[in-house]
Amino acid sequence: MSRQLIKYVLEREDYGAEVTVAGWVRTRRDSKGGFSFIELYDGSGFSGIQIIADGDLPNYESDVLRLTIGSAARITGVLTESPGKGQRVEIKATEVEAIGFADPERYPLQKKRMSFEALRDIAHLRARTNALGAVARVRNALSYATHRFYQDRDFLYLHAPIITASDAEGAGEMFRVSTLNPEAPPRNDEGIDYGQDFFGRPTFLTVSGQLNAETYALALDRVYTFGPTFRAENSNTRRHLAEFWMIEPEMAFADLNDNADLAEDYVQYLVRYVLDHCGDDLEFFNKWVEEGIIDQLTAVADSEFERITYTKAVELLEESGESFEYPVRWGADLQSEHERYLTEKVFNRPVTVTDFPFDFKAFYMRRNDDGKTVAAMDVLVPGVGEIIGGSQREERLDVLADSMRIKGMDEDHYWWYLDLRRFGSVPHAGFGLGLERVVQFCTGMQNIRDVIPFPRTPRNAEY
RNA sequence: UCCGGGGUAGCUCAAUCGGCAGAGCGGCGGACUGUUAAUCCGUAGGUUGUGGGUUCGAGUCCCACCCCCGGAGCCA
Repeated sequence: MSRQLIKYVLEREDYGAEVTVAGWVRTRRDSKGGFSFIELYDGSGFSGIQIIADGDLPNYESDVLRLTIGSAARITGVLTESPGKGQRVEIKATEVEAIGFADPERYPLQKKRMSFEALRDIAHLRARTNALGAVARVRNALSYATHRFYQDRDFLYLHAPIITASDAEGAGEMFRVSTLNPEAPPRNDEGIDYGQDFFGRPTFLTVSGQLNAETYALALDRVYTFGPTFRAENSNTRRHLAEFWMIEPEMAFADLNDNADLAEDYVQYLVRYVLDHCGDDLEFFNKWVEEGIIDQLTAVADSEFERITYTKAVELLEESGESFEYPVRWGADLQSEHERYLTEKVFNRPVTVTDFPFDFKAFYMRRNDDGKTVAAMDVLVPGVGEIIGGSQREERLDVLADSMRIKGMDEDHYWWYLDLRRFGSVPHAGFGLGLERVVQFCTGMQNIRDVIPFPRTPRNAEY
C-alpha cells in the first residue's frame, strides 16, 4: 500500500479501504480502555488526521505509548467514519511503525500555543507548528500564483544576477562580496585595492534586479524577476529584512498608468488566488492571528484600488485635521504615519499614490512635464504600508543624464544603462513588490521574521 | 541608528518597601475517559541575560555591556 498525503485521505469517503500515512505526532491521548488517539500531521494541509491505535497492536506498549509530540510514524489502517466530534474520518490502525522518537523532556515544541518570539529561537522546528506551516503554504501559493500571473500575460521570467557592481542608485546599504583576506587586504594609494579582488572591482549583493530587467524588457518586451535581494541597512522593524524576495516586472511600451494597472491586477490576482486555494490556512489566521482578515482580503480582491497623485495625497492629509508627528508639506516624502492614514483611515483599502517630487526619488524615474515631479508610484495597503514601489523609467537620454548629474552620479559607471537610451529607446515601466510584505498582508502576521523560513536581520543569521 | 518597553523553570508570567524565588501550562508517576490545546491527584524542574558595584542581605537599587519586542528612520 503506497503512502498517501493526509490532505487527500481527509477527502476520501471510501470507508473500509486500507490507507497508509506518515507524519509527525501532534498529540497522543491514551484511553485506559486500552487504545490511544494520535493526531498525525504531515504538512500537506492545515489539518492532521486522527489515528486510533488499539492496545492489541503488537508494539502498543513498546512503540505507540512512546509516540510523543514530535515523533515520526508511518501508519497503515482502515479508513473509518469517526464516531467522535471534530473530524469526519479517522484511521483505525492495523500497523504502527515508529520511525523516529522525540524525547518529550527535551523536545521544545508544546502542544499549546507558543509565542512567535519563542518560535524564532527554534527556527529549525517551528515549521511543525500550525501557524508556520500555514504561512509556508500561503507563501508557496503566492509564489506559484506570481509565476502563473506573469506567464499567462506573456512575461518572461528573467534571472537577474545576485552579485552586482552597480548599486541601483543606492537603494540601501549593500553587502560587499569579496574573496580578499579581511585580515590583510591588498592596498594601493586609495586604500584597499579591489582591482585584486575576485571580479577585479568592488562587487556587492544585489539590492534590485531592475536595471538588468530593463535591458531585457527593451529586447523581449515584458519580463519579470523573482529572486532574493539584500539590504545591509541596520533596520530593526517588523517590516524589514536584510534578505528578502522581490518580484520586479518590467514592460516596454508602457507608461505609469499601464504600470499601475498591472500592479493592481497583480495584487488582486494574488489575493484572489490565496482566497481560492488556502481556505483552511486563512481560517486559521482569521481565528488566531487577525480577526477579519478573510473579509479584508475579499474586499481587496473585489474592489478597485484608489489612485491619487502625491499632490492630492498631501491635500487630503492637510485637510484631515489630524495631528501628525511629522508635518505634512509638499516636497517632503510621505511618512509611515501619513501612508497608514491614507490607506487605513481615508480610504480603508489599497491606495496607489503617483507622481512624487523629483527631489527625493531615484534618478531613473521619468521626469514629468511640470518639471517638479516624476512618474513614480507606491502601492499602500492597510496594515502593512508600502508593498510596491515603481515608476515609468526615463527613456530620454539627455533628461536621464541631467537627472544623474543633479543626483551626483557617475555616468561612466552606468554606461550600459545609458546605452539603452542611445539605441532604440522606448517608454517603459516597472515596479518591485516585496514577497514577504504580501505574505504579511495575506496572513495578518505581524512580524516579517515569521513569514520567511529563516529570517536574516541584524545580528541574526543562525540556522 | 534613535525613542520606549522587556530579559525569572521547557513555555506564558508572578514575586508589595531591598528580606525564604512562585503559579499555570508542558514533562514525569498515577487515576479516569471515544478523546479533541481532555480532566483530576501527585511530583521533579532555577547560575533570575552577562560583568561589576552598593548593602547585614539584591530578581528588586547603581554602572557597563549583550539580546529581544514595539515605534521611528531607510525601504519592499
